Amino acid sequence: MNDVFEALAHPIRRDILKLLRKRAMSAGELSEHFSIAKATLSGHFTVLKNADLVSTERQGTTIIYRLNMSVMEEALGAFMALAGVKAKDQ
Amino acid sequence: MNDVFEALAHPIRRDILKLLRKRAMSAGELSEHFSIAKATLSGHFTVLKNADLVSTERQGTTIIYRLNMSVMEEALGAFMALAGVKAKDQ
DNA sequence: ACTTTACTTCGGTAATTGCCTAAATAACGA
DNA sequence: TCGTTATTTAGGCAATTACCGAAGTAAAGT
Repeated sequence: MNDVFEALAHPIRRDILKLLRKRAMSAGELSEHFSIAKATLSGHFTVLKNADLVSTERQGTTIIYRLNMSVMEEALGAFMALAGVKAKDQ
Repeated sequence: MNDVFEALAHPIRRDILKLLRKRAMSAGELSEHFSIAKATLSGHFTVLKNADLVSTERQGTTIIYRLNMSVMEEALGAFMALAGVKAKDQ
């Protein structure tokens, strides 16, 4: 869970998650939304992947990133516990 | 809001918040729960204060730290927005 | 005025982060 | 097999973070 909170600490990584919330996207497609080097962005992908917030699937030469909603919800639950708010379900 | 997410990125700072959720505490009282130097802990307090997650009140020589629930709830709302979950209220 | 208590700020160090460019890898099409 | 496209890994640098002990500050008691 610590990895998740660390992953959320960078605005670019939060923006990536926000984009993936709508639909899965390739690394290149995601990169169009940011003005940093692709290598740097790739590093952010790695952080998100290590936190298990996203998963990948290769399609030919492109790699599709997909939001891992279950982990996102787990993290939300952890945050709600931290805030002392009772979870709606489970 | 970025300051909030950054503040939440460190496990000790999350533990501090968890302790303050029960009741307000002095810096010294909080320090009993951690095995790091008070100077280091004081640095963590500063991070939490800058994120407006806690507020302080001096009582003689001691300084009382208090959880700022409204900011905590705002952060929770931001997180829910990120996860694409609809907020219960507001 | 001096000491004690509680806490923070300062100064330093080691480790990590975020960024870049360049090089490597992987899959595909000619 | 060679070149192209998509993406990651490697190498390097500057800035930041997390930590410590020591010094500084602030309030209170003596």
